Amino acid sequence: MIHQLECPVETIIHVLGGKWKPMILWQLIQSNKRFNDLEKLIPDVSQKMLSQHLRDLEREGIINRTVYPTVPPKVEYSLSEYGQTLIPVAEVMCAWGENHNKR
Amino acid sequence: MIHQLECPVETIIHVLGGKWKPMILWQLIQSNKRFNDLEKLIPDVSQKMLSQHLRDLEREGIINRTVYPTVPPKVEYSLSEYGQTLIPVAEVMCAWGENHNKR
DNA sequence: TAATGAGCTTACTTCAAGGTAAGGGGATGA
DNA sequence: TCATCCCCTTACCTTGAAGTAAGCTCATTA
Repeated sequence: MIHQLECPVETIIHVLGGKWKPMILWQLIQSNKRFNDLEKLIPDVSQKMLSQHLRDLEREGIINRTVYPTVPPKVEYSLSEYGQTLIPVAEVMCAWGENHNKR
Repeated sequence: MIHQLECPVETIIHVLGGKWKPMILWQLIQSNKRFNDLEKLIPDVSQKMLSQHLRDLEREGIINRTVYPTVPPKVEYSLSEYGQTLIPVAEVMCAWGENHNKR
């Protein structure tokens, strides 16, 4: 429902608004991924931006970061339970975006 | 459906991603508005950004711009028929954003 | 005569997002 | 002993989005 002056549409745009965040999210919706995996799957992202965006998404509670104290260290990122609630929203946004791109 | 490498989530974020665009859209969903109305309803927006974002939204086909050749000129902005398709999407985004803000 | 009002546009400045490149920690393999 | 691997972090620079302020058009009003 849209009923405030500060429309919460801005909230979700802020949460997903980084240059690589939709892509990261999409990858993690498919399956859990390690840092290195994401680097390969998103070829143009820099390490800096990848880790920064991952930290942002973690801070928002959307993804989980699991560190396995192996050597060399292994860090796995996954969609949190809360992050799952984004999936239907992302699908609606995607559907509109897809249609829009056809015009 | 999420099924491309270039996720169209980015599209809608791009379309709505200007600082004032969600707010402008929200106002035009309520009712048609003139430039001056929007300036008053969105107190912190500058004229430059308002006209720029309005032009962006018009170029995307989301809003209509109607000029009445009176003196002084009157320009009315309204949601286009295509823009109406954004309403349900915006509502879903809003609902998620609202819930997210509670955390 | 000058000011007003609506709806902009233009020139200049500021600031944050993002890019580039280098380094670091710490156990392991050669 | 040196390099390697993974997952970052830091310092520095570039770019583009947004803010500020001024001006413009043209008929009406004071």
